[in-house]
Amino acid sequence: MDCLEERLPQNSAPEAGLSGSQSVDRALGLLSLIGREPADGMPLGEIVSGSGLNKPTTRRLLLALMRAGLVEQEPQTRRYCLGEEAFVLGVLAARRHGLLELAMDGLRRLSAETQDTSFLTVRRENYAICLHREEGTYPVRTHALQAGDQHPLGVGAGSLAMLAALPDDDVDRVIAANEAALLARYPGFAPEALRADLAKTRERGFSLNPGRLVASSWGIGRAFRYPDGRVAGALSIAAIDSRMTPSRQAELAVPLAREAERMETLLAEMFVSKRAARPTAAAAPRSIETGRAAR
Amino acid sequence: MDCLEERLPQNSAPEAGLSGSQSVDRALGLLSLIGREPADGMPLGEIVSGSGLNKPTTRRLLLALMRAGLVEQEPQTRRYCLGEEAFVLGVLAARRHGLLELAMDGLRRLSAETQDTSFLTVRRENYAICLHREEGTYPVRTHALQAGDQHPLGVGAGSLAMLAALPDDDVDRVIAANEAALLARYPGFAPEALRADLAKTRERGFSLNPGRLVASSWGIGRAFRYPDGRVAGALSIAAIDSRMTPSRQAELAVPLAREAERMETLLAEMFVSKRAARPTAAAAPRSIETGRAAR
DNA sequence: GAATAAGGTCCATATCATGGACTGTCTGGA
DNA sequence: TCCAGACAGTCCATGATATGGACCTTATTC
Repeated sequence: MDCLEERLPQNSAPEAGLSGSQSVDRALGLLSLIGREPADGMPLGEIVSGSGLNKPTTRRLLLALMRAGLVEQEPQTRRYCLGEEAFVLGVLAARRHGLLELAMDGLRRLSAETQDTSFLTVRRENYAICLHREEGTYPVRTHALQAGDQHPLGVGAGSLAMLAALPDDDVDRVIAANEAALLARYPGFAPEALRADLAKTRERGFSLNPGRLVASSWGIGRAFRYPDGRVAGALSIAAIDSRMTPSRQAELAVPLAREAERMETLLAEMFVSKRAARPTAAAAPRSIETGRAAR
Repeated sequence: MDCLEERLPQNSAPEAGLSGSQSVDRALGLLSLIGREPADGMPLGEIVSGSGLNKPTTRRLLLALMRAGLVEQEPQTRRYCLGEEAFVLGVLAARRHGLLELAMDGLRRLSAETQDTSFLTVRRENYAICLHREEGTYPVRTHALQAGDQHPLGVGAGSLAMLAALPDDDVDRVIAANEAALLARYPGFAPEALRADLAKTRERGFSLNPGRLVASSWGIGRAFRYPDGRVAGALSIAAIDSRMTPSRQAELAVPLAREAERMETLLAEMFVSKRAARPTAAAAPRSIETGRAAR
């Protein structure tokens, strides 16, 4: 159930199947699949059914991933999980994609000012991934969202903020893609409910999750964009319901908007410096047009 | 020059070649190769020569990696670099392999106490990778080492500390594997020089790099281990030569040793909690014996 | 503006990945 | 103690899939 193709880039090429490296695509699909269970790893059976591949193939690909250190198998449980090499690669990639680093200051300020826990979330296809959770000091804290957790776009405050920031046809596509998962695993997040929340989010300027995922665990969120307009991620704040009265929501929305705008400024600066850093900037403004499908 | 097989796990299977997923191995090799240039990325030609593959194959595998988001191609320069997905995977993997997170407090303390810049380095086969650089406050700082930088084991303070912490036969193997690279690209780090430094490191209890990589940029380092004895990484401190007199070296060695020991304590705690967290601990003490070669 | 070099692609070939069928191992019920 | 079921892991004949020599295209150099 819940086949790979359901969430991954539509088996990479919607039609025109010929990718030229089936096994690599499959292996990388497994990597992403295993990433969905960052805490405990996955048993082989689940990977097999989750990927739609058969056992020998899955196992063979897993062995290749393990040889590279990207995946490890816990000897006790025989579960497969992300390996140390994945972690190291991430640190290397952070040199260019340092969203987390850019956001850390802002999250710290948010949590310090509000005493509540704040989050950085990014979009990954039709899902949202929580990249960081910055603890607040208030003694009653919700633990509904941990770093590494993933939910369909629209489920949760930051996630909903990102969905609302997308153009309408993207919204439709995302909701359609997630429909099965929403109905099956997210009671209270039926497509129509999501659309209602989304409308309110756009109207209000920030998203609100009134304890839909975990009772009493409320949150508000706000998305931010890359200079080119693409949604880059979202910041959000979570607290128990008693600390999320309408008036406090409005209060919290102010620093949240401030930090989201700051993120956009920082991203804009980063883009500028990237362009500037490369002195070969003169020619070649025409699009590169590699084989990658619509993105 | 400097073929993939030179640094990667000996093409995975030293002899007995049949891996069962050649193309996946190759693709993941490329990923690791691209990771060596985390700042600017690599042009296709360099990837081709660096991997030992031919152009069409390389390109096809790169396309697969790009489809998965692990690699991106900068449109301006056409260079290939690690993609956003690699960054996200790293964050996910950090849930289990949170060495950086464990070390951050210690690094901050070191830099605060000493005013100098401190580093976390880990081993990756025959190389050392700098995972984090924590700036000190002293106005004259060396920038010889950045997060993401990689050098052969033994080159640099943290790197040398890790090499010295390995058993002798591993040391021999590592030095032999790096010999060509050392002679070609690291003047002052000839194998014999490395062995002399190593002996002094073991004697002294910490490593010293007396400006061998960049003149006037000195550093001291100390390795720390996992509970099972494997080397986990190294902490190090760098400063200009005038702040690295023998007496100050001895001074700095104290907090450095303290933090390295604290890392070992933290790692031990992590291991315990991991074991405890999994209630299926009863049976199966026998080694799992997958196909992976000697590690 | 011709020459060089680097990036990118095509397509017939045989190598390499595939998956049905099998074995080994653990769990729990009688 | 033994057997049934579930799950992990492996084998190997087959043909679908990755391979790489040859070729094309785009930037840069003189």
